[in-house]
Amino acid sequence: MHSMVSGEKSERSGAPARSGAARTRGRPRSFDRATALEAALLAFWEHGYEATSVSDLTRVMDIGAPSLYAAFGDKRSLFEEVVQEYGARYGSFGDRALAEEPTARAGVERMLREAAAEYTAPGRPHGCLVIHAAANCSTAEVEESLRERRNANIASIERRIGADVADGALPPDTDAAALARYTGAMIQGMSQQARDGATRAELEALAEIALAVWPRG
Amino acid sequence: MHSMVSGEKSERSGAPARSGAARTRGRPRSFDRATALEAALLAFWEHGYEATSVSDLTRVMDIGAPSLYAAFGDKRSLFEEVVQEYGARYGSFGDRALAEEPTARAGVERMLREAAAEYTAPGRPHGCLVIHAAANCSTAEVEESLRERRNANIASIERRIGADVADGALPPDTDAAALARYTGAMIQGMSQQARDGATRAELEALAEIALAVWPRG
DNA sequence: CGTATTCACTAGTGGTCGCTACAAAAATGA
DNA sequence: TCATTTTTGTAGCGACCACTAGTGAATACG
Repeated sequence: MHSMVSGEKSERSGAPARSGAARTRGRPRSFDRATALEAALLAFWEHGYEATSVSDLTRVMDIGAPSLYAAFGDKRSLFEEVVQEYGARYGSFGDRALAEEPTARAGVERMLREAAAEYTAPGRPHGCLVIHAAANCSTAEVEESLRERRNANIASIERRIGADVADGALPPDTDAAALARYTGAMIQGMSQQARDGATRAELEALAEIALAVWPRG
Repeated sequence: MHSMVSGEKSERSGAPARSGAARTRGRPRSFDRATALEAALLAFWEHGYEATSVSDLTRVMDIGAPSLYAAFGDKRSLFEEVVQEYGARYGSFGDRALAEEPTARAGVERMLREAAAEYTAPGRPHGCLVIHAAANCSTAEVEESLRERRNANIASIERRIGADVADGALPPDTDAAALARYTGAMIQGMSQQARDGATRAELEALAEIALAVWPRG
């Protein structure tokens, strides 16, 4: 769905991409695309979509503007690719927790505990890019795109809870939608807290309290 | 603390400001300052500090740029005054709940219920200005100013809880700081949810769940 | 070698940003 | 009436925004 975006050359079949070896015609790219993308990711993560200017991006990615546009398309395409990359590299702990733990309750517990660690991890921006990077964004499509991701996350929590209700692991009168929204709001609140200076230990204490609402322990 | 800001003439003692009557020398102002401030408040509330341009402001306030600068100082001063006004007109329900209810638990319960209503009230932006309007803000002072307000709110929740612990209304082993941070995160999550489309009923259901963590009912 | 192809760099484009100089307009005080 | 004071609208300031035309450099192909 996201491959073949403007500016990215098609990787021809055969001839696997050797890192240092040149494969295509023309002058080879002088920078590592993945490294530049990671730098853009950190910038967008820390400052958000609008507050990160193309000039900021070319500085942290250490490339010229024409190189940026040739390799990633315009600012919005670059941001979309950054969001994709963020989801794969940093934002997947929640889905993994829900998928790998035996119950919804255990999945949410792990999700909240890992959020406390992830959102305060040293050496990178605090909080969640998906929650913050398109806040107050005048480009409506960008704001809407992250909003959909957030709501999709809550929907997947709700499905996981619903599955436990269906097979009896949770009481039949459980309000899966409300419990999922509660959990999502908790995650979002934790991300905001992390941005506002809360430590990992403080977020863990908060998560501990949040888990007390679940039926059964 | 915020009076006598640049651009605002000092109200001389005596001669109370009659609304229509002119009192000072010079050409009288052709717009109502409070009305213009309210328009700016709504714009900042909806779009945030950076995404609301001075051009946007002059349009919704229905005044020219020089009038804006003469009456309110620069964009940052106007925003600070808007935040002050927001706190007085829309953001005071939490403090009131904590002050007027007999226990911390009752105060927080009322705070969360009222947040569900306030953050989804029809005819005005959803969510909380203090939580969202300076997200991803490249003017560090503005971002920091709202951050301090958020953390001050949590601190006042903590003090209210601590008071109940001190006089025995809550168990002595209650972690007031964690419970306050939990409550603050809940409020912030609810505000984000309101921005993402949650209804008042959905937020009330969420608040109901959040209240289940409190010792005693 | 020459040619085709792709990239990098310089130097901009038009547009919007926050903000203001300037002079006409509208009030008061003498 | 005339001078003073303050607000108003026009018009535009320099700075930054996202973005790109155009030229030369660096590679592969033939």
